[in-house]
Amino acid sequence: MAKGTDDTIAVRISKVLADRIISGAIEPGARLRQDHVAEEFHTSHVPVREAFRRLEAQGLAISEPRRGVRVAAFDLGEVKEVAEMRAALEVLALRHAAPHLTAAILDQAEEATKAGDKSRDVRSWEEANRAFHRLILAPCGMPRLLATIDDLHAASARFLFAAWRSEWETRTDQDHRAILAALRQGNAESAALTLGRHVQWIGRKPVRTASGTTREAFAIVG
Amino acid sequence: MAKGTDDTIAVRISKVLADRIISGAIEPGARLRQDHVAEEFHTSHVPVREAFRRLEAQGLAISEPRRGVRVAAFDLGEVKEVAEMRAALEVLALRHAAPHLTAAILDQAEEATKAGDKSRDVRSWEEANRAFHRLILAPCGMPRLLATIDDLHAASARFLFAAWRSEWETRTDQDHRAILAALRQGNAESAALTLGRHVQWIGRKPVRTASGTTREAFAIVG
DNA sequence: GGATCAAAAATTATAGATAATTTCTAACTT
DNA sequence: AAGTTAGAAATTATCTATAATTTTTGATCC
Repeated sequence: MAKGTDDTIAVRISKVLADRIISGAIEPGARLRQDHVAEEFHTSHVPVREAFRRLEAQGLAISEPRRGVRVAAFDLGEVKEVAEMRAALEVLALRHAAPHLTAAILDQAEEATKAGDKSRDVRSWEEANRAFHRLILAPCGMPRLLATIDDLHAASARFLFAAWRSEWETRTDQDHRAILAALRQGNAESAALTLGRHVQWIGRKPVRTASGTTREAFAIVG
Repeated sequence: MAKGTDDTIAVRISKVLADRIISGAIEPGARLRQDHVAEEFHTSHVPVREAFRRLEAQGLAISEPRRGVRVAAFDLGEVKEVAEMRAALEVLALRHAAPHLTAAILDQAEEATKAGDKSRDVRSWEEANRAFHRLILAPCGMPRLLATIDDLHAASARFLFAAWRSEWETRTDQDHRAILAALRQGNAESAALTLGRHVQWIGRKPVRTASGTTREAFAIVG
């Protein structure tokens, strides 16, 4: 995970905080207090404020004027929303990327899929999954589109980690293989349709809460 | 244009600067110098920096560490990219909004279309156009999607103003009327398809440059 | 005992000042 | 004359301090 040592302090802080929010280390709704963060990173609060603005732009935090910043909460509605946005935009990206996909790239994507199958924890599975999507979409050559998709991926990962916190079962990703097969045959349209369905598939499973009751947890698992 | 008097200073600054960038008052590639902006708004540079981060998130400015912030440049490729993203996302939004559209909303949208036809300058046409799109999309109830579409609209407006700077001819918007007619008949799918085409239609016209030569200018005119 | 209000503490937002980096200018060398 | 390099000016990034706002706490009143 590149630390980006030449980045500005604000960027470094925002990356660390983003990672914590995504992984669930900081709970949804929790307040982010600028002086505390500043103290932890041994800086003043000015770069911290800029880091907050960055998180806000990614949709990971929300700030109310004069009332501080909190980690963005989320419900089933937002999970669905992000899934549908990803589906729409990733399909668009894949349609543009398809003509530029080489055999080498597809091989790398297959490696990523295998790595996902082998992974024993959510975190490494998510990493492999994101690598797969990035590999097949990057050649579209549309930077703004890719940046937006990246932010949506971060949101997806958040939901995933929140749902699958402790327990995790390996699952082999049939969709990824179907997408790669279609792309290898030059059938971009079929690949795009499968990708759209794939991203919109929302996993749900019962989760035991602290109070002993069970509730349903949701996550985008594509 | 709501000034948002209860906003934070940073937000106020970012709104004014965004307006200038969109309208073309500040040229693409121009540097934004924080001390100058701070002086103009009679504040220190801390809120200015936060305003810059906000503009960056909207894609209106780009900042290089230790090298300051510049107004984002754009080329035909980016115009196309924004158009395609808008098409994909607005179609998605309309599909969700359609079941919640009332006759009253559609009437308001028709008013906006008429206002666009009557407008004598680009600026008021753009305002009417954005009102139309917002009216028919807002009922989708997907805040993140709507926020992203808003940012893309700002980018579209930028291209529009850059191309049509001085000259402008009124054009009656047949697409808007077709979309409204389909929605009134309950034919959401047809409306969505028309909207998708509508947004992707990129206007182009020859523009005389300062040096006397002519070049092609491009803009999203939906 | 619960609600209300006021003072105190904590926190956010802005201002002014300092250090570090980059860009600009211009002289100097080849 | 063109390119290079050193110094100066401008600009960015950060820190410390101050003002304004909100949340919390505690005491008072009903």
